[in-house]
This record gives sequence, structure tokens and C-alpha cells, in this order.
Amino acid sequence: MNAPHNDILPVSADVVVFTMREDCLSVLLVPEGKRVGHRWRLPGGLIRDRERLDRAAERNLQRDTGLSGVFLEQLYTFGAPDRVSEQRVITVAYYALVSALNPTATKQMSIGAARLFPVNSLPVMMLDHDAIVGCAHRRLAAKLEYSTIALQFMPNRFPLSGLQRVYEAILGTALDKRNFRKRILALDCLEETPDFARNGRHRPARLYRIKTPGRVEIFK
Amino acid sequence: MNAPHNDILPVSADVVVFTMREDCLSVLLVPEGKRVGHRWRLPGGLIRDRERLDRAAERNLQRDTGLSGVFLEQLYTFGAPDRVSEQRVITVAYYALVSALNPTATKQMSIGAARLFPVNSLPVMMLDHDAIVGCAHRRLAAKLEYSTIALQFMPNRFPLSGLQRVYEAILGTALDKRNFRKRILALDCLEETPDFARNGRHRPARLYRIKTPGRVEIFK
DNA sequence: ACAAAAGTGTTTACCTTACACCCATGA
DNA sequence: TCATGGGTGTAAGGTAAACACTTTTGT
Repeated sequence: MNAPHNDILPVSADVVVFTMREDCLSVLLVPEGKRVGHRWRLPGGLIRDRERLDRAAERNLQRDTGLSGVFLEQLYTFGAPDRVSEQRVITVAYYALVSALNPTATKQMSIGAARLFPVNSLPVMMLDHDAIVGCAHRRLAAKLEYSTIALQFMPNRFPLSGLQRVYEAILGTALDKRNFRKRILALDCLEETPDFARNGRHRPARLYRIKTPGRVEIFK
Repeated sequence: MNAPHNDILPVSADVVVFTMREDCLSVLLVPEGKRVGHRWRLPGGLIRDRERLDRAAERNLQRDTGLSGVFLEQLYTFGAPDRVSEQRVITVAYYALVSALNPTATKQMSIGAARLFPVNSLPVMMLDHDAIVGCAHRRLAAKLEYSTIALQFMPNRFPLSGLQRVYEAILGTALDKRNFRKRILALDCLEETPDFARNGRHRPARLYRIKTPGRVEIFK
């Protein structure tokens, strides 16, 4: 058996921050170093002695990206010892969802060195962070089927076609407009607002609002 | 910020071992101490320096209960700092499924101090181990709906009614016999054997075999 | 007028549920 | 012969999928 001092390990809480940018599911990454040609990594860092895991994720996310108050859920714990050649780190991975047009979040995100990358063209990343992003993406896609988690990406008021583009970006497939609207409205989690989005040279879109914002419903 | 030496922590891998005993979903626990009136705990222990998480779970499970070679899957990572008053431990929880009539497992389990408890009448347990068992039970019940995970509880050959009792024990509800059989056979993961179980004073039951043992199929 | 996205129903196929009686055996 | 669990089919309801045209606006 190993000596006791070998049985304490550095544990980090890292966060896969998803948001929508230009109808593309994107991930927020921070540079690993300051030189050109550096790799990128997930925001996150070591868990402190008496700190809750989710608090550690929040704190490190805030430090690395300025983000706070976002939807956060534990994903999986990664700990293959070959993750680092020098020193093994166990990573408790979380994922976060950020509303596309959240001005607070946008301002926070634009402060530091963090950058958004489309999930389909990620840069070279530290360690197994690419595998963590893939795992988070699969979890997110699975949750679309049986929860209202996608609403976390939406601003206060939005057209149904916007929500449909979120679903399509995450799933990577096109959806039927009529069936999508029926399905979403049947969940009874949205309500009409009196307002319309008048964007381009086409019919304005009815804006909807989430009935209970902040609550992610699980069904089935 | 804390000093670096505060940012390394003991991490344990603990395992919720489920098995069926007398048509009852049961959990394998080990005594926390040797005195009467002791609490019980999940089998598990500290992760070593360069050890894979799942290997640590396997190793500690084997040490505490003698079990090895079982179905093992990561559940969740628990780490509220109030879990221990003295020293905080992060627990990467796993769950394992053991075939009821597995003679090797039965022999292994009967060696040590580990004991089986029905999931509905658990003893007083260490720390938050009761919450971990509850979490594992919910995960297991959810997985019944979209995977063949329940087959992990079955011996080489078994009647369909035996599998139905497993489903009913995990879900805590009675199921319709005809619908259950249709649904399971439609999965196309079982095949008839030529043999029958002649138990009591009633018609013998056809025995079935898993087409691809060891493989848990995810559908939908 | 036309380009561009919004909005709207019906039909079909499939899957899920409810439900009751006969069969084979051991005692 | 009887008690016990094994084994079987159908009808109804609900959910999911396919599918095309009209509306409203800006240019």
C-alpha cells in the first residue's frame, strides 16, 4: 500500500461553457499560456480545502472568464493518470449554459483573454479537454430530448424559430418547423408576449417568454 | 488564495454494489468499525497517486468485499465540505451490478464482513452514503427505461418472469406480464434456450439467454 | 413584385396501454 | 383436482412523423 501522502491529490473543477454565437454552439476557452501557438484550456482550477465542488467551479469560472450566475451542472469526473505526465490531476467537469444575448454575460466574457470557439472547430486543447467538451456536448444533446434545458440559451423574449435554431445547432440536424412548434408549445413552458420581432424584410415573428425562468423541467 | 498545500485533497472511490436477494434490490455494505452499534459504509477507499479512477474503485471494492470483475459505472462526484467534520474527502461514486446467482461473486461476498441490505431498509450509514445510495438507485431506475442494464443482474439462463421481478424491484411498481414480455423480446437481445426451469408445482418456465453477454445496449 | 422568413392542420404510422383466459406441473 | 405461476393476442388511444401553402414585411 502506498504511503498516506501519496493518497492526496490535486482536484480541479473545470467548466465547459456553452453559448450560441451566430447560430453555432460554441465553447468558451482560455489560453493555456501567453505565447503564440499556445494551446487552449477549459476555464477552471483547483478545489480548495473546504470548498463545495460547485462553488469551486463557479469561483474558477469567474476568475478565468468573469462569468457568474450561470446555469451549472456536474458532468463527469475524469482522472486517467496519463492526463499529465508530471503531476496527475483529477478533474470534476461541469458544464454551463449562457444565454446568447445576456448583456451581463457578454460584458463579463469580453473582459478577459477567454474566447469563443464553435464546437465543430475547436483549437488544440490541453490534456483531455477535447474529450470533456465532447462528453458535455453529448450530454447536452441527450438532455434536449427530455428536459427544457435549451431554454437556458434563450434571452428574455425570443421567437420560436430562434429556439429551433438552438435545437438544430446542438443536434446537428434540421427539424420540421410545424412539429417543433407543436412539441414545444405542448410543454406549456412558454407564453406569448404581445410583441413581435421585426428584423428583416419578412413577416415579424411573435416573441415568447419562459413561464418559469431559471427552472429546468425534466419530463418523462 | 489558499496556500498550494491546501489544494490537494484526499479523493476516494466508493461503490454502490447492487444485487438481487429474494426479489429485493439490495446493497452491499461494510461495517465502519468493529464494535456493536457501528455504522455501515460503502465499500471503497482512497485513490492512489497514478491510479485510474475506475481501477481505484475496483481495487477498493475487491479489498473490502472480495468482489471483482463486476459491471461498474461512474455515478457522480460528491464533495460537500461538511461531509466530514475533521477532514474533507471528495468521493467519486460508482455503482456496480452483480448477478444474483453468480457463484463466484456469492463466494467472494461471503468471505468478508460485508453484508447485503435491502435498499428499502438500509442501516445507519457513514456520512452521506445514504444519499449516494439514493442517487444510484434513481440512476439505475432511469436506465431501465432506455438500456438493457437490468440484464446485468441475471444469471446465464433465466425465465422472463425473473427479469420482470428485477424490473419491478428496482422500479417499485408492478408491471403487466404480457406488455413486459413483448417489450423485452422486441429488444432482440435475448434468445430462447431449449430448457425450462421446473421449480414449483406449476408449469415450467422457458429459460432465455442474453445474446451478447456483458454488453449493455443503449437505445433511443 | 418579389424575396425571405413566419405561421398554420391533417393524415398516417407506430408505439403504449389495458385487459382475461388457458396451460403445465407438483402436491 | 386444485393451487400456482407460465404463457398468449387484440383493440383503443396517444404520440410522433411526414408533408405544402398562405401571410406579412422590407426593398
